[in-house]
Amino acid sequence: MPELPEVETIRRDLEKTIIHKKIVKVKIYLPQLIKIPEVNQFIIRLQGNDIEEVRRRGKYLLFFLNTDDYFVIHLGMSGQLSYQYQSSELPEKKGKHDHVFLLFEDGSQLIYNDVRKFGKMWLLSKEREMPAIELLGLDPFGLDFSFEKFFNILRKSHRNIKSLMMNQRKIAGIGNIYANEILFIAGIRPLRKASSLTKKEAERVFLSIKDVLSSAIQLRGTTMVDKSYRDLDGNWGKYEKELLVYGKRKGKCPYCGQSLKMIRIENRSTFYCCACQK
DNA sequence: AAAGTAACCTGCCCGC
DNA sequence: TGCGGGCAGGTTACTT
Repeated sequence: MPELPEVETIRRDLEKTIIHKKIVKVKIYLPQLIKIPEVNQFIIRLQGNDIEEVRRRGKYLLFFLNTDDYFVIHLGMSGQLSYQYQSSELPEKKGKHDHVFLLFEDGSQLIYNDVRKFGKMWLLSKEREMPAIELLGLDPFGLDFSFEKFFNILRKSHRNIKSLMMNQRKIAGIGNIYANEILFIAGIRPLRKASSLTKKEAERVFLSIKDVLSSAIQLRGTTMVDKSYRDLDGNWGKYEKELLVYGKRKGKCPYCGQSLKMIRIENRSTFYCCACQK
């Protein structure tokens, strides 16, 4: 589910709520979620420590502790974090898909909920970068995300532009919804070979990436009708109203009125207008 | 070696 | 009303 704008929205909210709070208790009901280290070690190294900083890399959230450790969450397709301000001592009111509870000193708690269980968590020493994160490509909001670098990535690629944009090793954070929207606004067909884009076309894609992602962050992400994405307070993102093509089966192009095409690229639904996208 | 497919999961929607 | 198939915002491992 969550792509860069949703993860960034959650990160910003976490920054306002859990920073400098001491974790007094950790409860894990789904051990398979924890990839590194063993569940018991994971709990022991979290309990009694403060979260000092929350960062984002691509779709990963990184929580830096006051110790030598940091922990990492990837929300997968359906992972959600929610923050409960007032709560009882023990997090015993467990919903069906609540898998992890972090109880803070002030009685508030952070709950990880995940219907499909594709999410993952790690706890690592700060000296060690997580392999999956090390392999990530440029972050669209990183200082090093320049047009020159972007254009070079396109030129070296042998793949279509949509697959390239969704390849986390090239550009980190773009998923299926935003890839569709970005290409529509840039006027580029998703199946165009990335290396075939002219400099002007690449510039349009580059600018659309920044535009679409920052507008989506502004509106706190996209919650589709299935309502699976929520922010820390349980509220929906409001970018769905802005979507121009994604999810619009039998829809019309908002620019020219022609029927939108729906194809599959790497088994993901892909929407575009064959008149407006070249 | 790139590209396709299956796997990991649950829930919802649709057609029969 | 029920059942089967397809689909969902992601990633990885395995197969062609």
